[in-house]
Amino acid sequence: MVPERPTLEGLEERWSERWEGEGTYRFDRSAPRERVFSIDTPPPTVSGSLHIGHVFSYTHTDAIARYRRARGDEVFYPMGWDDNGLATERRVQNYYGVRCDPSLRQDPNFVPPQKPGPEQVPVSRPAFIGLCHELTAEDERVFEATWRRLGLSVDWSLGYTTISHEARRASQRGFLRLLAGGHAYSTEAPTMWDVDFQTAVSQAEMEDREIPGTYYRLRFARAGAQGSVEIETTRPELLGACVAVVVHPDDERYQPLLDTEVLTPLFCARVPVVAHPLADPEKGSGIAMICTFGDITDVTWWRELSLPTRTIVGRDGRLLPTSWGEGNFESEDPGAAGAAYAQLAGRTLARARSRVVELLAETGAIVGTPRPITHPVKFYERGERPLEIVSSRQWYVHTLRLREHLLERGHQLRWHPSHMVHRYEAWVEGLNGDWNISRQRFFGVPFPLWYPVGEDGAVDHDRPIAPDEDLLPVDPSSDVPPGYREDQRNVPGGFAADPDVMDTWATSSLTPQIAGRWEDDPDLFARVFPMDMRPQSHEIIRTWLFSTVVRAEIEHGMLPWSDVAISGWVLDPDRKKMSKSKGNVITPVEILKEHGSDAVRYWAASGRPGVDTAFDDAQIKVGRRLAIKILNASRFALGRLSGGDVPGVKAVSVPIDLAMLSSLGEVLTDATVAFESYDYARALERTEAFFWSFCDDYLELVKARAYEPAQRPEPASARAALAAALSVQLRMLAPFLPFVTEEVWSWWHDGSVHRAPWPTASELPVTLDSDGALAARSDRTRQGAAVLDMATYVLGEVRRAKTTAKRSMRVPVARLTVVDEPARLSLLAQSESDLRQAGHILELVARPGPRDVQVELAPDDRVEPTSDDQSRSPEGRSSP
RNA sequence: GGGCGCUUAGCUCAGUUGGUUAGAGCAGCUGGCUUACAACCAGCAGGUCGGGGGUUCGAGUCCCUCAGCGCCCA
Repeated sequence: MVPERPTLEGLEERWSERWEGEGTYRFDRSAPRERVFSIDTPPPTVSGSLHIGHVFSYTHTDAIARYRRARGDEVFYPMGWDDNGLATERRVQNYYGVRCDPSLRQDPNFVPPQKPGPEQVPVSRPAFIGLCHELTAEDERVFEATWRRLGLSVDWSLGYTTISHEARRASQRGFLRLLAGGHAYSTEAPTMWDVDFQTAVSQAEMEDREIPGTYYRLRFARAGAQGSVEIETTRPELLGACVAVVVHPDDERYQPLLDTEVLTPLFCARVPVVAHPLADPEKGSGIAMICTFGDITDVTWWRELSLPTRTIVGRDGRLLPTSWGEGNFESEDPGAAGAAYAQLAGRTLARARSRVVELLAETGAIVGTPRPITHPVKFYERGERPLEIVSSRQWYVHTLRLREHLLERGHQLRWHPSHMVHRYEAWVEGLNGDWNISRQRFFGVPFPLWYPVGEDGAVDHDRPIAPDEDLLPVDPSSDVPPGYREDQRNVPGGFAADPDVMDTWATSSLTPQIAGRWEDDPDLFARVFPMDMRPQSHEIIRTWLFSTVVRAEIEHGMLPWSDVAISGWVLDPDRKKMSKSKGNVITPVEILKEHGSDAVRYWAASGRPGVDTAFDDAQIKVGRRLAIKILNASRFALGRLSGGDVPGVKAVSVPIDLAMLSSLGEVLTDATVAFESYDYARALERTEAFFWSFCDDYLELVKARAYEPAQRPEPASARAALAAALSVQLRMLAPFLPFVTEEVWSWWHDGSVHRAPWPTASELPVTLDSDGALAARSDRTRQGAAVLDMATYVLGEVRRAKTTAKRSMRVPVARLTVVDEPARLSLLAQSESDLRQAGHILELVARPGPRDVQVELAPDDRVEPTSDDQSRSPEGRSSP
């Protein structure tokens, strides 16, 4: 049934409900492996907000998913929610006004505050985690509703979360396997530490930021010799942690100083002058302090030059108490050192710095005026203060020794677009440490480990106690290790729980395993893993993509997927990256409601794979016009098919009809090839361009003939061609505009267009070559294509003449003279009657000669439209 | 500092192994209510393809170089 006045309004609600009810996108897990196409969907962080970039990239994936489904694949397309980690903790803290205090016992009667109070209420770890679960469940409902409105063809019954029972079990199992296989180790080591978040941070989570700093020039006295040396530093507060000074081995200026010692100001510590190529002669005075630890170069020097440590920075970002003259804190003058340090201990780094500078100034150890500079400093990507380096016990995964394997795997992956492989290569080649997976957080997957506590009360980290895999997931802070009782927790001779949770990437790196229900459902897992497609954006190649490859390599010895499809970012209309702080973030739900989901998807699908794309209101409006055009053109085409009696493609006999279908066949081949290489944007572009010319030229040319009674072969041919072309085009557009194509499909078909097979050339009257690809057109259709081209050309000349004369398109052409080559004139003859009616041509003269078209319009005897004419116009067509 | 990508009409972008006069949409301008669609249609105008050099019968396309922009990594 074709509605009288088709509209886009309400299609999202109606069809998303119907698809869910009918299980249109339900994964059939009985499908054999070779028919399954599985997608490792990126789980959005629910505690963040959905932004337009999500709509953009998830639309790309959905278009591919719909194409694969149409090709006959059983598509495994789950949605996950990434809800563990810091983002959720912060949201819970702000939303309820609470703070996790793991030392508190669980209160069974705990009720969260209705509103956040002025002070954060301390709550027990179980209560805090409970609130995290509550809030994320709420967020997930909002996200899911948005995805459904956008029209993602996700099977919602396959959903997972990264903090669920199953995900925790998979993550812990994965970790225990790493441990058993010798791929994970724990050690006390210098660790990048965020003072505000009180957690370790991995290399992948760090970023450089250019910030202002100050160079202070300090005078170090030479030990046992005359003279002094001037050293520039941006971190005078670490003077007490200085263990050496370093110069470049080739630096002539400092050759005499090598293998001598200098004395630190204030603390009078004897430190050696050492040489290392990483010392930059151009930087400062060319001689630098090595401290425990000011930056990662300090760590390198410490390690490679076998230096001692002087730890003065605590995890809280304050200076620790020390005893000068004892242990590593040797001093030529312990009394003075102790007195100076007493003024610093307990201060924050910033306050310690200003005090040190004052003390140095008093003793005359500062040379000249401090010099402001800007320099790159390591930050946690979510943090606001520079990272410190502290020594602490952390779990690591061996990645450095896998480097060659990982590079090889990267090259085996099919990247779309292909140049994205360089991001991966650069990252793997630049790795400078193993992967730190410990985080000092609460809402995450705990390490499933306990440690024996010796009779002396010391925790024995070398003999971790692991549970049986069958018992997973465990929470070591409330569960008891095998062979122990709860009352032995944290007492000599008893046990202690590992206090940390895993890095969020340690869990996210297992999304193929979690989504595929690894080990919990081996039959399912065998059908979906390794997966076919990993869609994601480029900035998390070094984190998510990399870590997933690492885990699959270690656990399964293979790639987790065959193809990776990288989406670009959405930039604001000024081509700036969108961010909350800039206030240029666009809320997707409003945009979807304002323009309609198909329109927004059209804009998203126009963004080339991997290319950053500006948000473009105008392009969304074009998408909306396309959707409306589909409604109207379909109404016209289907309105000519009486009573659902659709003639088959065999009824197509008129050359111009064959021509149109032949061109469509070429576009179909193009779009199919593009989709096979994940280039949804190209597929859309080709399909859309054809559709507009189909409407503007072909429909106009055959309109009159299509209205004629059905018995004669000519109108039957037009109607058959319209039906075939519409059917093919709707299916080609369905991956991009799922709502409007489904709506139109429903007017004349029973099932869903999204379960209809992808069109093939065999549906069209074109020949196939031995490879099954579209061959050169057969004689009949080759001639036909030229027929349409010729007719379009002449019709264009007629239109031009009418427009130039500022006359209506309906004005008759008294005489049309076409001068052309004989071969083209014979093509013209084959479309003459269609052309005459489309152009209102009274007399057509064709004669051979140099190419020319003369259009003689009928005299201008226009009459004003009668009231009768106006009454025939549909509503809403008069100007406002 | 290293790597990757980009630079084509006022704007957003196509342009496949080198091959007619470099295309489209949007915006602009001029017209047109035309029995699918005025949320529409037709037409017009708009480009020394970032600069320079080279290869070639022929370069937007390949090579070199310079400049600008963006991203990633140090």
